[in-house]
Amino acid sequence: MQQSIKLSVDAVVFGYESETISVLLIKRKYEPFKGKWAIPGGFVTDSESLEEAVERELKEETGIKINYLEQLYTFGKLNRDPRNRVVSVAYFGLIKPSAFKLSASTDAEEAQWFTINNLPELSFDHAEILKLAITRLQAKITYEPLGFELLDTKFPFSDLEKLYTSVLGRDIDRRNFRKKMLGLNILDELDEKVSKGSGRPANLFMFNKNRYFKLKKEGIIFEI
Amino acid sequence: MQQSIKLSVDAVVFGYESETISVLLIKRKYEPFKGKWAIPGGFVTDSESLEEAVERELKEETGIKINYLEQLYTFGKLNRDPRNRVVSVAYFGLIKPSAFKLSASTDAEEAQWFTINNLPELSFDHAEILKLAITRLQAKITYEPLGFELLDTKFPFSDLEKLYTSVLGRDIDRRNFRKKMLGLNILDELDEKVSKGSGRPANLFMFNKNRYFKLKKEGIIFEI
DNA sequence: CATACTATGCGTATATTTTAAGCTAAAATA
DNA sequence: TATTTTAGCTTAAAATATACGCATAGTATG
Repeated sequence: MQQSIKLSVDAVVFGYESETISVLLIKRKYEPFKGKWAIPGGFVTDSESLEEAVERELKEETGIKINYLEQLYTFGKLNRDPRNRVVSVAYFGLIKPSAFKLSASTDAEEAQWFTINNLPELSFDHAEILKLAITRLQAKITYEPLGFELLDTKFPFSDLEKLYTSVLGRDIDRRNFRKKMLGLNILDELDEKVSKGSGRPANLFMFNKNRYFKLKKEGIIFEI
Repeated sequence: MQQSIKLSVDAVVFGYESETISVLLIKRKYEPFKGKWAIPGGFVTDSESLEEAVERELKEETGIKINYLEQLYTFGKLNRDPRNRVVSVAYFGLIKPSAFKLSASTDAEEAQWFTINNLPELSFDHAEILKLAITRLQAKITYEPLGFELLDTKFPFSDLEKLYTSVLGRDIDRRNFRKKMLGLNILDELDEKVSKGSGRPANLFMFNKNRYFKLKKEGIIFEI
């Protein structure tokens, strides 16, 4: 059999900062779509798994090392890529932007965070991929406490609340949300407080990693 | 770039008959795993989309034409296939076995339904793929009324109930289940009855296609 | 320094949904 | 006449979701 399909991976990486969700994009250094923005990614080599490929590409093009990564969808339409037939396995990742400094290299001229309400025009079918990823993010956050991957280690409860209102795009009742979240028993309250601006200083929380992952493994379990 | 990865598609097709869920498998005609059972599938040609490839392979190897098909997961480990590096996009399908006659050809020596509690040894990593598909089926049926794809056009309510107990592997309260299902307003009660064995003859139902797909589109749904 | 303001933290009441199960009766077969 | 399956009504307890009141502990302001 003669098959000349090329296989690539792409990664939609979301981060949360300044009360909005952002996506990590790169500016393409080469044709096609040279100078245009795109989701980080690239071809899979013969000797690496798909996951290894995504991680490598992310590292190369943006300098980032991710720890939450899951498969999103495989895109295989005929003319996705103007050069050849390219099938791409898209991944979905989450990180804390504050923990990394972006540094573009290899195929990327530049790497940058874009808030999801202010996106540039994208290369290939990357707009479609991103759209699917956003849908997944919104669906996921209603039944899994993704905060662990997106917030700082220590955070006031209001940060978690803001993350949810931001991702879901609607208000949630602060008191009931708090009740429900604390009821999951995956947050540890610390003996530290932060005060930003006026108002009563907030207690800091941390996710309890063990209980968090145990809950996830059991296949969660809450509805916001 | 030199890349020699081959791309294939595989389809896990479930059917429901005689009160159990079955999977459609083929007996491989050629090496590797000649004579062993496998999930239907094969290589994607340069000029077809992934969906077209799955449909073609299913048609060739089993004679079946499917109308419910969705992407399951892409498997990309290094040594899935003893010959070369092969990455496979797995699909998940549902059909009514009664509506088709199996007829193997091309790469398949034989096509056959296996109940999921009585599976043969499988080729490649197909056991893993199947396991994931079963998990998906069980998860899906609790929030989507898959009955439409699996049952005959007209069916007694007890068939729907048995489908659920069979897939979920546990009893469900008949009265509450009926209440919930009928409450979804996607079933049309017919003026026909069937009597099988003893007991009061059951009224027949049909899924109301319009309301069924409308409900699905709205992304509803329900919890069993 | 008193007072206003603001975000936080806790509690309570009510509404809705889910789960469980009792009961009756109809329509068939054994 | 007994048994079985379907059909449907009904109630009660338990769990969840929703709405909202109010005290608290800080900062900001006159």
